Amino acid sequence: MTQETRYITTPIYYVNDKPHIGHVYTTTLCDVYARAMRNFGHDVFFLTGTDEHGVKVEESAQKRGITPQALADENAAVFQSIMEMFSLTNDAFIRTTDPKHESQVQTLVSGLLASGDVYLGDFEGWYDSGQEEYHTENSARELDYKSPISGKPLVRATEKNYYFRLSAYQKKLEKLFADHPDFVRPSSRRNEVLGRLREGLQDVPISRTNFSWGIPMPDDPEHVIYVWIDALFNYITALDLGEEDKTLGKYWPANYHVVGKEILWFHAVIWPAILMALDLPLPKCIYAHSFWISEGRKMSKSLGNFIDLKEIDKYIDVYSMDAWRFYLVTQGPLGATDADFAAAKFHDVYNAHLVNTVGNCASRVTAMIEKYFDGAVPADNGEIFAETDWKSICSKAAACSQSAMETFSLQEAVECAMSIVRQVDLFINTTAPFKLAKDETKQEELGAILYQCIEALRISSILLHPVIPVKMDELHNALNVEMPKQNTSTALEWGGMEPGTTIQKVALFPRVEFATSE
RNA sequence: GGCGAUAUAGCUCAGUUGGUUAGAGCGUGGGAUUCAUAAGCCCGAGGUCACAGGUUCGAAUCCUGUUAUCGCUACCA
Repeated sequence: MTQETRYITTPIYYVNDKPHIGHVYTTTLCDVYARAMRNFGHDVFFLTGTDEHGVKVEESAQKRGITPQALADENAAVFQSIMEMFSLTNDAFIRTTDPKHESQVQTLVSGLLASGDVYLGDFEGWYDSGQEEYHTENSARELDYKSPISGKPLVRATEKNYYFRLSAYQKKLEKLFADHPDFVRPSSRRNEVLGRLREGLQDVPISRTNFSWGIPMPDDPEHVIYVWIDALFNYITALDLGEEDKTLGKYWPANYHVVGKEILWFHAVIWPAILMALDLPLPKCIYAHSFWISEGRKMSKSLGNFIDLKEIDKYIDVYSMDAWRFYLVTQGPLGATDADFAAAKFHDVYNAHLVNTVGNCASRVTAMIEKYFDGAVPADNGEIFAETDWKSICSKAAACSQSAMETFSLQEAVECAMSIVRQVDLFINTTAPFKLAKDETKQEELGAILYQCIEALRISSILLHPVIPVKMDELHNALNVEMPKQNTSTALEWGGMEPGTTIQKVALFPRVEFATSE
């Protein structure tokens, strides 16, 4: 049986931006998926990287008196360091200034020129000479045909641009959306795209002439390829689809392009059209998550309330890396609405789910085994107590968690795993092993109950591992078991815990004081 | 302005094709326990389902209007 592949991507991050919770969030979602898929035995490629061209980078570099490449190198390094900092397990990190990327983009665009999907045309718009930028008819009207910065009148101007023949793909895109209802998720985002699709598509310019920091158009270096087009290609140039040797091509098409809602249009409409033009398979799903807001307020430069790396560090210091990941994944804006990042909520979630549920359950079970069996895992006698058929419960939870992961329903996947832990708590209350411990004649029953508890806990820990890897490794250490390297399917089967194994009592998530001020 | 969506318990949200006392998690009040990180378990309180009409034997669920909030409206990532 050949191994199934899974390819997941984040957008590539613009080097002109400072990293913040949004970047970390998107990448963490992908990381959880990638880890889970590896656990389920798939051959995974998880891609992230940086978008380094464009007028903004050129300008910022100029201001600092350095070359755009130097600026890009510097900031790409910052983004790259995030991957290590947050234990993000990306398989590659692509940069749009990689010569390999640049040459492939030119090859691919040449192909589009040859097929007629890209052509040289006239661009006409309202030009703001002060800002050196164009406004569309609509936006110019809203601005009353005056520059928003200088107040000077906008002038009608034309310039030559290369266009992508997007309009030719209207029908094909409509069919794509009709045939694959899950192409864009969540569904409310899909509706937005459909709404705009109904308004009709126009060809889009894909080149610029007013700056030079970009990939030159093939045979026409006056024009640079517009950053967006350049950036979208990263998903396939990272797999060498524009090269002769396409070994990595086995990962294409992507299972998920995870993006923020602001860049959905490019991914849901322009990108598939380009791929159609290149005669390449389309990604399975564009998943557009929403935004984080901070303490109930939109994050903005003017408010200065971005959750930046410094702020994130504070949470990790106090609550641990896993607590951070858990909060992002379970409370984040995976759906259509924005989610609030609030200190008090973070604290509550940490207590309710990690301290009181996962941590406490692991603690009470390991404590009893230590106390009643000197830390040696007792044997199961196969008996079913309190009508709790653990073998069936765990296999159902594992199946539920796995299928939720496959469909990128991360919160549901976590809930499935957590349900095991909750049932262990309930089971302990119902069977009261601590009472049996006082009865010499009930030792076998006591042992069986505790075996079932620790074994259920072990299975849940494998399912939770993609989200809280550090703490689950810590638990595995205490349980003297190992996280399977590749495929967890065997490890998820009931009975993996060897009776007689020496284990230790654990306190995974320490209770912490809630600090109101920062 | 145009297109689209949402308004349900203190908070975050579920409520399938209209049908008996509207649900979950968190928070909150009470209780029985003690293995455990004052955690876990049980019980309870709490909603005129935005507002006003309409259709129907019957509407949170369908229709109309009002109000509020939000998203999209394509060349800044």
